[in-house]
Amino acid sequence: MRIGELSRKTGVPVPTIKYYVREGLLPAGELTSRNQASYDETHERRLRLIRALLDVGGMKVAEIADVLAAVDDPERPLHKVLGAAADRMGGTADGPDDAEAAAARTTVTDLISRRGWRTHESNPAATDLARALAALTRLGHGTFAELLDTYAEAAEQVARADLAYVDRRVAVEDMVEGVVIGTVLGEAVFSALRRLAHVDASARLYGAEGAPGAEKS
Amino acid sequence: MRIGELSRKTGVPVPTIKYYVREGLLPAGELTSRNQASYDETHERRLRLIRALLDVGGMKVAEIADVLAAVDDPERPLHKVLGAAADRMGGTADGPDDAEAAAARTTVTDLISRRGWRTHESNPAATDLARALAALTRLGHGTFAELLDTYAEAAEQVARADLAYVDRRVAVEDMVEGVVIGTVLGEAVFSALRRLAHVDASARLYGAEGAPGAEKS
DNA sequence: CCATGATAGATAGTGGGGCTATCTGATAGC
DNA sequence: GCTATCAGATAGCCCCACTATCTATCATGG
Repeated sequence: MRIGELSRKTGVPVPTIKYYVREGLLPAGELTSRNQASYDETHERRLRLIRALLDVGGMKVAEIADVLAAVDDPERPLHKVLGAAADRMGGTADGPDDAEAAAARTTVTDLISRRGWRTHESNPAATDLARALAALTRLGHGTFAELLDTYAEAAEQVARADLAYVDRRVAVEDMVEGVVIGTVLGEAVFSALRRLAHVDASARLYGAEGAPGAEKS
Repeated sequence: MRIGELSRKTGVPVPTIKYYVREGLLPAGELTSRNQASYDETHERRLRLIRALLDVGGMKVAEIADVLAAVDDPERPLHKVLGAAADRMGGTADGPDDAEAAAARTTVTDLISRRGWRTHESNPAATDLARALAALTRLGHGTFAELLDTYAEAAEQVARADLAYVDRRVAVEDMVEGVVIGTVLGEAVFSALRRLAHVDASARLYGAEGAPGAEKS
């Protein structure tokens, strides 16, 4: 198909498609002449993936380029893809390197060993976690750390389900992409579920229809 | 204290503090003369909250302004604050209104009634969830929906812990802010934990050889 | 009492990100 | 031939989170 049809099928404007090609998110169409190229279903699928990662996953174009480069790498070390997909969170800001930060790192190390997780504190996710905990402490919510084990248990539950899902995918080439989709879109799914569950829990705890608080006034 | 000291204590540049005041994130200092204003600990605390919401929570300045306006509202309907804090996810993009979108909305409605959640599908989170599920389906991962109940269970677990935490806060004025902090930073915490758990689950499933290198990069 | 430096407030500019518009040839397909 | 479309390249646009600059006004120490 030509670029116009690709655009119509996916709802992505032609100039935007060209932009994605320039940025390395989408392979160029196969040139059939100096000014004609043909695109196939792989382009269509890739384009949909890009939009999902952008719109639902909230990823940046440059991050998507990294992840897709990893996906397309024939060597495809699964953990590198996962890393590229996950590292997107890592705020570039390093924050202050104070007492709270040190305490938070210790908390993370303790958690990892307590749960017997086969990961290391050098994992970017561990850094992100420590940063979040440090921020919490600086805001006077250091006791939030008491919830860590509950959170960790829920995270394990979700991670087990994710991995089981990916594992049951037949084709390996689908698996790599499935990891990316599961990691990124799964986060959006869980985030929405958490917000829904908040409303429900709030309704149960405070009785009223999703409207607790305000009892004060 | 004067603005310079506030800046030094929080690490936020003076022009940035002025910018936050302009944008309504931070109340102006109390003028002691035409060109002097004094700031106190509430400003310091608010400034730290802003930076946490920005850097760790990934919120936009305008979103933070909405949330903080709700926090400062004496009427403080807690659910409105929560709404302001949660609605930040809702992509402005509405996406195609096709068969996948309709099916996804049905899936969400079913899930809500199946779990007996006291919320309504008009909740923005429900819309976000439907959008994520529709994107998954369009990517050929409609079966991901099989994980929904596992995800929902984990979300309930987390939500119960969150609410219990907030409820045990003594002062009500801290409670409202606590909800915001818990909702936004809690998401960052869970996200990091999920990524750590992914690495662990991956190591367990594929053996120490396949994935543990994931910590490297 | 004056010099120095910080400050309030206002306006303009900056750099990154994600497109979008326009232009130049060169085809495709009728 | 004639018109619509296309590849490729360049330039521009809008949003966002700051950041720089400028003026007038004080605070303070010598």
